[in-house]
Amino acid sequence: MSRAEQKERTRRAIINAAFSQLSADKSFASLSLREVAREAGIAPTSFYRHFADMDELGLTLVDEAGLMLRQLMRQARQRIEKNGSVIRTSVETFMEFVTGNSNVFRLLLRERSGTSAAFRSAVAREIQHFVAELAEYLRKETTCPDELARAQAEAMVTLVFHTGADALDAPASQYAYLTSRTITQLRWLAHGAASYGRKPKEQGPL
Amino acid sequence: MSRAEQKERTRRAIINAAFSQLSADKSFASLSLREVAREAGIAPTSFYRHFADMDELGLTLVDEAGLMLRQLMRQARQRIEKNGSVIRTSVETFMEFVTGNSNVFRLLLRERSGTSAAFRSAVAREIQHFVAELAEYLRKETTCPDELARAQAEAMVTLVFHTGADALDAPASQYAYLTSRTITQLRWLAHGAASYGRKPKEQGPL
DNA sequence: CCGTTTAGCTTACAACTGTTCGCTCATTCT
DNA sequence: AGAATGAGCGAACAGTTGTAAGCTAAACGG
Repeated sequence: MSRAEQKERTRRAIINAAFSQLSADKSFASLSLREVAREAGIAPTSFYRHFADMDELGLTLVDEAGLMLRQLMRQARQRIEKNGSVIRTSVETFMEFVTGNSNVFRLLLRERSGTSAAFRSAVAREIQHFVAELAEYLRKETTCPDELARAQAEAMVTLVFHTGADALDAPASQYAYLTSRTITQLRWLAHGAASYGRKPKEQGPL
Repeated sequence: MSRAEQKERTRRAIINAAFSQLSADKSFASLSLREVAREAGIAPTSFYRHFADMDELGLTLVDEAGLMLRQLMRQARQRIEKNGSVIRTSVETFMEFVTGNSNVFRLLLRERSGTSAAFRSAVAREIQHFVAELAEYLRKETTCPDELARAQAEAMVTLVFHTGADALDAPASQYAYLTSRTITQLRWLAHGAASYGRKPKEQGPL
């Protein structure tokens, strides 16, 4: 086996070990270099042949997680073309991602407000992809001015993302409810932005 | 000094030490019993005279943070009565809380998706107070049916809460923008729910 | 084919961590 | 006054952590 090939192989072993140790009760911050190395089948010190420190590993994990998110978006687009309902399809696709890759989603969720500024901005960047893409769609499909399209997209992504977080702790029987509730909330946003967007002045008690 | 009084005093010293060590780069999980004890001015072993372990301390901190949140709600209500605009006043009050007690807010934000199920549900409970109170207000002020009022309140709290999270990493110059954007988003929700709530069927590409 | 490169190893160290045990001594209770 | 309680302490233990130094051996480049 080629040398570079073997190196890449144990690099992947490290990454996979790290992902597999993430769970509901174990965040990236609570991983230890030694434990990861153990599961990857290498000596602790060999870790340094691949990453300068745990932070570098963490940023790699965030990048990979972001990659999965983008694949998800592509998949959602395909389903939308067949299905028609943008909101319903998007929310359902996202919920499937959350429940099917809960550890990956947890990584993004936690590091978004974690203790490393580098991690936080890396996650924020990945989420911005979502927002930008959705905002562009809204600009095309509606008559929304640019700035409002972005604000609307931000709100939608925030709602979907954090309903996903709720789903992590909810029993599976709640998924359907959470999904349909989120769909309703996004429709409210879309509807409100469409009819209210051009007169954002205060009126009434709200 | 009375014995009970002295005990309460060092208990507070522990709690204060813990709060003061929380920061952008230090989460509760990364606090150490010994460091907290050091700052509180007691021996590490004396910690156990007040808390069974760090988790018990953590739950206490979450409770105190929840208390501050409720005081905040009370304060917001008073300001609303004078000011009139519910949404604007609520958002502004909350943003003041976030920027003025950022470590307290960070605790709630992080433990909401942290590694301890007990912490997660403790934080979730505190947030539910917000939601329940807002939902009741919506039921009174609007013609919304109960279930929709709750969904609307959940969406609003989620948006405000996580815009607060964004504010933590944003420069102070962005606060005004974040505040007004959130106000707009909440108005969209209110408006959309009011006019769209009674016919939640799919229509159009959204 | 021989010298260089390098992934991976073993050993070792210093710095923490949480927690147990037994003691002191001021406050409290009887 | 005398006994009991309990907050606080120091020493010690067993476990973990990250990381440095130096070696081996296999793949590589000339």
